[in-house]
Amino acid sequence: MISSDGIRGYNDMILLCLLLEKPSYGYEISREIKLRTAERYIMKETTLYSAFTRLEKSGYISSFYGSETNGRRRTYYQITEKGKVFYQEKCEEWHATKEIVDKFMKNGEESLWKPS
Amino acid sequence: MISSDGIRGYNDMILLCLLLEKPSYGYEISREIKLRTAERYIMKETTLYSAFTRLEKSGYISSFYGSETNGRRRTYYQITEKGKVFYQEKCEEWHATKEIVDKFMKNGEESLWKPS
DNA sequence: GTATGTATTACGACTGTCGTAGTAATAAAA
DNA sequence: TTTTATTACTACGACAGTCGTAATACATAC
Repeated sequence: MISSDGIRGYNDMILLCLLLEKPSYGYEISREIKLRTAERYIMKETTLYSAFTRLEKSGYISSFYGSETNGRRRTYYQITEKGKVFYQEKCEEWHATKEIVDKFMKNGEESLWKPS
Repeated sequence: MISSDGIRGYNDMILLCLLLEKPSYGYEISREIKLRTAERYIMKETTLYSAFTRLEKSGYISSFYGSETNGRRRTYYQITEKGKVFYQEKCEEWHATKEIVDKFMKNGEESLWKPS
């Protein structure tokens, strides 16, 4: 289980990535992250929902209510065009971050596949 | 230039990595990071010095005063045994973080060198 | 004596995460 | 039919790390 301190700053990217596949809602996204990371990363609910609010305020996602109901009413979110651009930027930033942090890792595997 | 929001959580690792090579002080570390990342990452002075304070409080580094004086007096820091262990842990965490975040990157290069 | 480079400290603001708790709706079990 | 479990979300306050801005302090060169 990874502390979110390390992932902090990429939670947005994770959410947008999943919304890129299909519109979804908090609870499902939460389960999906758990699943895809084999429980190695669990995004806290408060973190997740506050990220949704923030992303919507910024215009990266938009919301609508779902009609299915196996419990409480769902708020679905879908990624906007602006959100797609933001996601791409975040991906590039992530790529750059990896290169930088790898420079400060001894016994680093970056030395094995150093591209240049 | 990378925003520290992405690196946040690994600033400690960066500092410890450099201190692993030799004892050093804020100003030098700052220049060294700039240099090694070709100015792509610049750790803000306030961030850096407050990280030093925090790391010392946690027992990961210890400080002493330098005698050389080409300006204001320097506070040198050196990594402790506890700090070395912490650095290793951070490296492992970084490794895990990369694997996780990569799963949420489309057009991801992780698909090129996926180890397993 | 003032500007420049070296080196550190102070302080308050902001943002994202987290713990804890509560609300709300449905279905299944007792 | 009350309880319990699962689904789904919200509220609130605390905390940590980063950042902007500014000040301080010492030394050297102009």
